[in-house]
This record gives sequence, structure tokens and C-alpha cells, in this order.
Amino acid sequence: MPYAEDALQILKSRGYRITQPRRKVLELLERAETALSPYEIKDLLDSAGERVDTVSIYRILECLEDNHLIHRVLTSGKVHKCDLSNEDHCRLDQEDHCHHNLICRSCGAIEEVHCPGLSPLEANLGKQAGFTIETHHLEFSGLCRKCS
Amino acid sequence: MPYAEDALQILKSRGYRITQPRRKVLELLERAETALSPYEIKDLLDSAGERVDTVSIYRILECLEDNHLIHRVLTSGKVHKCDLSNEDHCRLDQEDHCHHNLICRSCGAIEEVHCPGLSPLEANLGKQAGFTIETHHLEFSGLCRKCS
DNA sequence: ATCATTGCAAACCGTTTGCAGCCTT
DNA sequence: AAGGCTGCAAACGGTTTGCAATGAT
Repeated sequence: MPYAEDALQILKSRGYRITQPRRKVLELLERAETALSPYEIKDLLDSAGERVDTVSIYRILECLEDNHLIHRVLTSGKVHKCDLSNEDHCRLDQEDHCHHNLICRSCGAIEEVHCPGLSPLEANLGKQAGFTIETHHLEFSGLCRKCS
Repeated sequence: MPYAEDALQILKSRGYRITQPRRKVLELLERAETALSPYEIKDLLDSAGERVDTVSIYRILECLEDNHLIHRVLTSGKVHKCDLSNEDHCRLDQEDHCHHNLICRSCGAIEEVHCPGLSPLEANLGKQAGFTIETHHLEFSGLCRKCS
């Protein structure tokens, strides 16, 4: 459950250090229901009195992304915490961790969807075009349960 | 077939003017097999002796995108010509023209895929999460026929 | 004590804005 | 002739880099 703590332990096990700025960013991401841009993270931390330098936020996000602890929303570039309840989810050896997002256009809430792989339909699209599909990126936009 | 000419006629019919810069950009896009960034377009035009100001390229691309004559690749932000052979493809009243891309990671070639709508699998994903899906963005990356 | 990590300053780069002048209609 | 469109200059804003200081191990 505690996303921030889990993420910090994973980082530690991989030789990274547990620092205050990293903890502050992770705890913010733990609270956030929506995806956030680096600047939004900066502002939210500022207004909470938790001062972290903008540059550090960029570097921390890069580190978290490298370690599959956050992912980026393609259509906005914002970042969102990964679901760490699935053991394999943040493994480093899988280049393409296959999950997708349901993004509410009204409240911005993000729900993570575990992908069961290419559907027959999708596989067929590639085959028709003589294309060998390696990875795919998929995002849904719509209304979440509360907003619809 | 002649993408640039078709696009110019569509623009004209919508009250836009046919100008040299627009023609130059469209003819470049017609030749391009891969998606291009604004700066790549600028450089390619320069080396062809066809000088168009960077700012104009931005404004022309914005116009073309507004009119559904080009589309943007989500994972790179680059633009690519739309397939205009389909009559409805660049209509203005359809907010979400549903097509997707097969992008070759080796040569960058882009193939456009006409989307038959949400697959049962996709529709089901949304339903499970209580999500009303309105639009979706899908990109495939892999190897095209030549590169595989 | 060591070295990863942070904070600050400044550079960087793609993009946007304002405005005068040009060119299509 | 009118006004949409372009080109130039300059501003803008998010991101990156270099380096000294800090702090986790």
C-alpha cells in the first residue's frame, strides 16, 4: 500500500540512497490522484512548505522513471505513480512494462489497466501491413465512474 | 495521390489562401516517409534552398493540424501527413479521427492504420473500471517489412 | 571518509508573441 | 483594395548542464 515507502526500499535495494527530496516527491506522488508535471510537483511541494529544487525534481523523476516506479502519460508528458502491488511491475529487465491508462477528462483521475497483451485485432493490424509489432502505447480518455 | 495539391485545395475550400510557404511545407511532407519535427522540416527546406521562416513553419503546422491534414505522433511530437484518400478523414466535424500508426524503430517509416473502432477487449477494460471511454490513442512500434 | 545527491546559476532549445510589411484574393 | 499570411526580433518557459556544497552510507 504505502507507495512511497515501497519505492524507497526498491531504490535502496538497487544501490540508490534514501534522501529527503526523494521521499518528499514520492510522498506527493503517493497522495496524487492525477498525473503531475515537474512544475506542478514543484508548486505543490512549495505550498506544502517542502522546498525541493526544480532541478532536483527533474533528476528524481528521471531516476524514478528509469526504475519503473513512475510512468509518463504520453498525451501530456506528466508523470504518475506506478502500481507497485504487482511484483514484476517495476522489474528492470522488462524494457516495456505493458500497462495502460484510463484518464478522466473531467477530473484527471488516472486508473491503471493491466494489459493482457496484444489483442487478436491488434496483432492482425500489424500482420496486414507486414509489420512486426514490438511495443505499443495505448491511452484511453473518457469519464471515470464519479464524473460520468 | 498528390497529397500537397489535395491539401491545398481543401484549405482553399475552407477559406485559407494558397501561399508559397504552405506549398513548400506540404510538398516536403508529401515526400517524407517518416514523421518530422518542426526543426527537421526547417532544416530540410533550408538544404533544398526553400527558405521558410521557423515561425511560419510552426503556424503552418498548426493550421494543417487544425484541418486534420497532418497528425502528430504522440511518442515523439513529430508530424506526418494524413492519408487523404479517405474522404471523411480530414472532416472538421469529427473531433477524433480514429487512425493509428505503425512506426518502424529502425527506419522511422510510418504506416497509417485505419481503426475499426474499439475492440471488445478494449471496451471491456473500460467497463471493468466503470470508465466511459470517449477517445483512445494507440501507437505501435516495431519493424516494417523492409527492416525485419 | 567517501561518493551519491542536492541546490544554485546560467545556459539551452524548442516554441510563442507582437508587429510591420508582403502577397494572395 | 483588403486583410490573411509571412518574416524578423525578441520574449518565454520548460529542461539541461556544470560545479561546489551537502548529506546518506
